[in-house]
Amino acid sequence: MNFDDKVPIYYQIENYIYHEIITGTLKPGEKLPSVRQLAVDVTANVNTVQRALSEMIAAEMIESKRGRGNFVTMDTTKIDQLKVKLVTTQLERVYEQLHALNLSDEEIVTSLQHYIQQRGQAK
Amino acid sequence: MNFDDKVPIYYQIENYIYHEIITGTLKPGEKLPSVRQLAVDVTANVNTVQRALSEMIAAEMIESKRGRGNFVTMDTTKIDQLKVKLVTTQLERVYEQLHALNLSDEEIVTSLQHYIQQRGQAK
Amino acid sequence: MNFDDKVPIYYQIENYIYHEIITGTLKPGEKLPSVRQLAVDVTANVNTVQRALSEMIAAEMIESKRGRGNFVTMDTTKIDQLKVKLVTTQLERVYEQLHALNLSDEEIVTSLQHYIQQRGQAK
Amino acid sequence: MNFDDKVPIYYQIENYIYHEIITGTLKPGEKLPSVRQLAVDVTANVNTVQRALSEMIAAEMIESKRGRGNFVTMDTTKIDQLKVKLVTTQLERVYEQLHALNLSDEEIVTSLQHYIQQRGQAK
DNA sequence: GTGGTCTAGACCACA
DNA sequence: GTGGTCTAGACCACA
Repeated sequence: MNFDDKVPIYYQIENYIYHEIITGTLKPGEKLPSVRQLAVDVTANVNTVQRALSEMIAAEMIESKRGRGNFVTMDTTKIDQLKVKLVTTQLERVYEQLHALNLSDEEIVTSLQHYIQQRGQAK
Repeated sequence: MNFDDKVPIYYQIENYIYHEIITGTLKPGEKLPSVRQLAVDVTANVNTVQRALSEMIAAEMIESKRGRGNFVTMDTTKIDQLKVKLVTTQLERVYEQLHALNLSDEEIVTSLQHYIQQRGQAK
Repeated sequence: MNFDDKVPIYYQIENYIYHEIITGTLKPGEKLPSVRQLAVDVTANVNTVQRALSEMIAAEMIESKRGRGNFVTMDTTKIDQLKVKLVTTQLERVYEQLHALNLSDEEIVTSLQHYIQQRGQAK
Repeated sequence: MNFDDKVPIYYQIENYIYHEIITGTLKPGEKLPSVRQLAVDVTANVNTVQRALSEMIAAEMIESKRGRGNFVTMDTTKIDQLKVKLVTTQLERVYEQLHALNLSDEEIVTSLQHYIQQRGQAK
């Protein structure tokens, strides 16, 4: 994992795991790698990983079972809601930023289309 | 100004001023408000504002004239490049994030369109 | 059994068994279920149950007979003392906590009465 | 502060500060002692204090202002709700425990009254 | 000075 | 082995 350095690492780890849950790399009910393994995977400290997990446990996206490990929630509704929330957050962000740069609604959409097109050709 | 608290404040101030330059609220060659005034405007500490300015000066978007204040660059090409850069950064960001959430190129565009539509109705 | 997760599980198991002894579910001199059975009953690990038993044996509330199992003490005085101790501990706890929240002696009693009343109606 | 050793220290610190808020030792809007000072006061590590505060911030009972300190919420409704919640939790706890020891509703109340009476005489 | 984040390392509870 | 808590110490962002 590459760290951004502008936002806290625990926050990035959180997002990283949320992505894995949403994309199904981590399935509902599946056991997460151990805290120590995750720390190695993302090259961060165990405590930092622990902090990320704590927040996800508080949000009930992950369930912790003493001595056995951490597990992805079985509640697929929760997972769906999470996806919607993450997507909306992203869209809101671009929209507001580009709008603040004086792009009209249409320009925002077309600039995105151009970006994607350009990106496709770059391959 | 509302701070996000996950990213450094000086970074947010920087973005804020860049927006003003790009949208023309601050014109090429125009004098910026004093550091003290800016600090009041964005409700941050003078030191924090100073740090944001330093970075913009290093990027040559702002020119500091001793004893007279800070001025927006006269070089409009620089400003245009900045706009392109900011827009592209934003687009890249959403694209990658949504792509990582398994949305296809088409879904990314349509979800943005839906978002804008929905937002329009909310007014 | 539902675990609280803020206090050690062995400690909760201990309390649970003490309750059974005091309420007479487990009679003086009666044989306890096997450690393995208890572990299943309270959905905990055998080691954890064993630890709870060890403390109760040390407190002489339970007697361990090699190869035959664990037995509730025959000493009914001990059991009575235990009950008094548990009750007093509980009362002490609420009293001190509510007192620390600035409730007067009267308020503590009336708030308890209200609580019980309310609970009765909830049925 | 005396630690109980059965529940996490950060949890006890949390309760301790909540008590101070409810009893008015810490007034709405008032600045808390610095994290470092609190650590000395309760003889715990800065990180442990920080963890307690994090939970209270998440619960919006405390507001953190960068570089300036932590402040008790101005929202007195929140404080009132907290008090009710803490009191109810305590009452629920004794009630259930004593009930589990086969005390009737009446016995629970009278045993509390006796306890208080006895305590008064002990002075 | 004040809070926020991170690390390394230790020790405990539980399976 | 696995998670949870705690400490000491360091460094950064902000006022």
